[in-house]
Amino acid sequence: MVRMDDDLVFKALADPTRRLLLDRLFERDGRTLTELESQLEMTRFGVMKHLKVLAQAGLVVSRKQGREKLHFLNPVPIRQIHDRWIDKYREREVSALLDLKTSLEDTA
Amino acid sequence: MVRMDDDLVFKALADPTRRLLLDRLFERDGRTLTELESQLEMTRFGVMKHLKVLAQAGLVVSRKQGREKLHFLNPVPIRQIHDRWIDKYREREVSALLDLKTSLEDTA
DNA sequence: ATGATAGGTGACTAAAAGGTCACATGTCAA
DNA sequence: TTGACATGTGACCTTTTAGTCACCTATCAT
Repeated sequence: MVRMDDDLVFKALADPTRRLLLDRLFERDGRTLTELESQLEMTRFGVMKHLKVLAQAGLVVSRKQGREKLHFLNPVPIRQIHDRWIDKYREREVSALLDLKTSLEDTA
Repeated sequence: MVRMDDDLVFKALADPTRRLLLDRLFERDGRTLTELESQLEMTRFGVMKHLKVLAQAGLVVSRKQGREKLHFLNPVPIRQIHDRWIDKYREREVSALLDLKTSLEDTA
């Protein structure tokens, strides 16, 4: 299997601000730069740089609309990370283990 | 859901050498530092540092045996990354899309 | 015991990444 | 058309990280 830009994806995910941006887009897609900036303790320029990194990694796709630019989350690279180190045989047990852990935390 | 060390995990995955170490351990567990070092263009100290980062992230677990130390891959944090940005509803389509992509690449 | 082997620590240097700013372009609304 | 708004670029500084080395401890085999 070809893994063309895996380095860009992992580097992109390494920064907490960028992960937070992905979280915001996971909640709701199609946000603008200004909207994302308003929720971060950072200047517009910092957020813009982060969005660029995410876009080059393929984790975020953008579309221009008038003077605004809307940003969308692309989950495909995330799934590829998963498939790299979790084979289909072990997927069941790992997933089950995490479900159990989550339910324990919820009841606690 | 509590995500205690997610930053350590993502930072650990950001380096290509560390991902290569995970690949080697994914192929076969229980390797020693010396064995891992012999396959990398790097001094023992560099590899040791990388293993330490992976261990602190919980991606690698180690066990001492005599004067050797055996290293094992722990896939659980990987699965947690997956679950953060891929909900169970979208998992089917993303997974199917990637399976299709893989089969196309194989026949090409 | 002693030489060889496996692993560990702290200090150091060079490269990469995060963040800000001055400045600039394109778009909207009155 | 003109002022406000949304986004974009390049240079710059600071912090973090990757990698190496001198030096050290623990274990094995003879």
